[in-house]
Amino acid sequence: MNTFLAISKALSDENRVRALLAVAQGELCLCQVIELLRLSPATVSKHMLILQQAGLVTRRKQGRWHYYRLAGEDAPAMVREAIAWALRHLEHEQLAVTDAERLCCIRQTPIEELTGCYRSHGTN
Amino acid sequence: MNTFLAISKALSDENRVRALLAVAQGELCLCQVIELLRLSPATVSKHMLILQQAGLVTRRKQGRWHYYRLAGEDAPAMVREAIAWALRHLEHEQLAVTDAERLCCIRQTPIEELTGCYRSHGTN
DNA sequence: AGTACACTTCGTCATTGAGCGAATCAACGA
DNA sequence: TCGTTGATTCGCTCAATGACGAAGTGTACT
Repeated sequence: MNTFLAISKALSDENRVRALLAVAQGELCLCQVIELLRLSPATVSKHMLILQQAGLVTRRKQGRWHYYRLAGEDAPAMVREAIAWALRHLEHEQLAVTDAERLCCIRQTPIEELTGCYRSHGTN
Repeated sequence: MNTFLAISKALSDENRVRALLAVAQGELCLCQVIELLRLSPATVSKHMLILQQAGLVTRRKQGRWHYYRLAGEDAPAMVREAIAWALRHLEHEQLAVTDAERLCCIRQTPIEELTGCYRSHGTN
């Protein structure tokens, strides 16, 4: 039951769902998610932790960067089905589509140009 | 997205999930759910409203009683899949099993004996 | 009409959760 | 070893949520 509730809670916040959909497109480091959601690093870090504790995403550290990716086929059925459910019904949503477009740009931007989010938080 | 979030939020509270599982066993009137959860009528009423607004249950009024039942096959796919997901992974949970047992007793109890919950709230 | 009853709504309180800035941690480079 | 930098944790504020009792709504029965 606790696992179930953790998954439901994780999926009950719009920004977390956006992050999940983003990560579903491929591995992302935190600063890329920050750039996508335009929230503070502290907030995004917290959101990713909640997704992680629900088992929906996994984290990989590489040097200074923390990469997040969608939980894979080795995840429990409950998790895989929740992800499938979310993707199936949300990936064509307006917000998800525009996020996906922005993600393409973000992915093409050299990471060094994204890191400005830690100083001015205005991501321009 | 809003529908999705409404469903996720509805499923992110333990008492609401218990109510959903209970209603999945068959139609129940509010006082039966109150008896099951042992919460105040006001609280249970609110929970059922949230489940209803998420589309997970429907309500039928018959005289003084309000009967709740699980959303049927005519519900949107997103709703049906969420219900299926919850049932599949929770119906064998310890809490769900003991609730199901208690539900059998509650169903066999004449409704008049349940209605005491509106006065003393102690459900003995 | 009037009472009893099933339920909902209102007002309140305590807890949880999202958000931020500041401080801290951890890894790389000079 | 020191500064830089990506990310996390801490401390705080504010809004949302769950819980309750009390008051209100609507339906039956007499």
